[in-house]
Amino acid sequence: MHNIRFIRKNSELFIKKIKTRNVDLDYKIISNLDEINRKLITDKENLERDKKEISKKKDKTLFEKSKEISIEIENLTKKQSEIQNELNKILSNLPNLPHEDVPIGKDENSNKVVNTVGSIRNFDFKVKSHFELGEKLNMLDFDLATKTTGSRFVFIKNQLAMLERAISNFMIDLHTKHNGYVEVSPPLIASSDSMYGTGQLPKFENDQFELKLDDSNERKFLIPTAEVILTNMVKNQMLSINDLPIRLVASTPCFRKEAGSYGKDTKGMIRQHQFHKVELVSIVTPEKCLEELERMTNCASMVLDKLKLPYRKIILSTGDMGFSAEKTYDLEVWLPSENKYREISSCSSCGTFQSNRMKTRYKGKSNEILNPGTLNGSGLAVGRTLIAIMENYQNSDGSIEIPEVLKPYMNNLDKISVN
RNA sequence: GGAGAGAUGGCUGAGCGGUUGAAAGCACCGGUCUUGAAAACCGGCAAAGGGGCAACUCUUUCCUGGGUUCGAAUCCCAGUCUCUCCGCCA
Repeated sequence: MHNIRFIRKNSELFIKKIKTRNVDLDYKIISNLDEINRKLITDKENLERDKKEISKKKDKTLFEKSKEISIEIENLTKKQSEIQNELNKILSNLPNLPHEDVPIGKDENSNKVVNTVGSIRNFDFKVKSHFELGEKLNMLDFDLATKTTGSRFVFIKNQLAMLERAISNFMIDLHTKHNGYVEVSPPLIASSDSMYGTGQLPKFENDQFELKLDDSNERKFLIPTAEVILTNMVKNQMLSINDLPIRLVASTPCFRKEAGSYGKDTKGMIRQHQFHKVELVSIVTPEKCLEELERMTNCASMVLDKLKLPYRKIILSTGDMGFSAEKTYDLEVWLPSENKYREISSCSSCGTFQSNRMKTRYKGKSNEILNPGTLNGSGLAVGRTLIAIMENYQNSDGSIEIPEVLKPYMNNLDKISVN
């Protein structure tokens, strides 16, 4: 959530920047609420001081007066917290401000390609989509998932299931052994304040799968990405500067409700309610954010390099970035059947936006209290990597070659073909 | 599911109705000493919010929410979480 004092002091900059995020902001409402709020706080505090003094004097003749003050304080407190809530509600629904070097634009059409890597293979036969390949192999079964669960789920079977596991293991090994991330196997369920901390709540409640655990009023959600649970590991915490940077990696299933509602990518496993993703999270000192974002994006693209999959790196425009991000790179992998690049990773710096919400702080060199920067990125989406491998490594007979680096993870299997 | 114990500053841990924002220790920061470091000694050190250009000042906060009281970390009620023992269980 944005700091109201920052907004007050930099109102022009704030208004200008928030506009680039497709937000229709009425600044007057905010400044009005802020002013009323502060007035109420001052009034309340004055009364509290009076009351305190009476209590210190222990003068019985003033006790009656003190009681009266208490009632007044109660009234003011109630009013003040109502105003505060109203203000917070507005503020907590405002997205992060974009970094200066983010292209300004309405939507994905303003995204900019940074670079393109790898060469697109020339097929001398008609390429099949991953779902055609998978169903022919009898290793992807969408109908079965519909029977047991519903639409937008899939069964992956046999060697393709092993390939999915191999992809995940390969990526985790790369990030832990080579890139300095610490592996975590986290809970897949997050509390509502964790969801608030990373920015899924309150605005994107409808995209989440909510669970009913018990009779308590506490709300729990299936994680839409491991970012939520990994980043919130430092929630409500005072870190030491010596703890930073923290780099974490986890391979988890992710659950998203929104996937079904768009009516796009209805075929195949591009957009599912449940998918595996290897997630990278970094907690760093705020001035290191952009540097860390480059590093993280390199860690993600390294996976594509090693898998020899053609891809491009793009920088998202202000209109296409996620709620909590200040700067985002997407990696898009080439999908032959669609004849275009599709998102396979998204790496974002969130600056201090999330640490503010999570109340994560650290003590700097001379004990000053600061918010750390948080970053998250997919390294990579496992399901989509599986798709990319199937399509880019397919043969004319419908078999699929195993990328060299994955063979050790596949019992040295060379090729997946019909049994 | 049954029976107990607990929740206090970055950490450990005292306090159990009135100068307690909170003893003590550790950690951290500054200094003295030292060729340098360690040790020792001296000093500093909670956060959030309001007002002020600032020095500074005020308010709140001892798990959360209610209650008692002129006054609550301290008493009462409800809730949450943690720990120990028993039962059950992957």
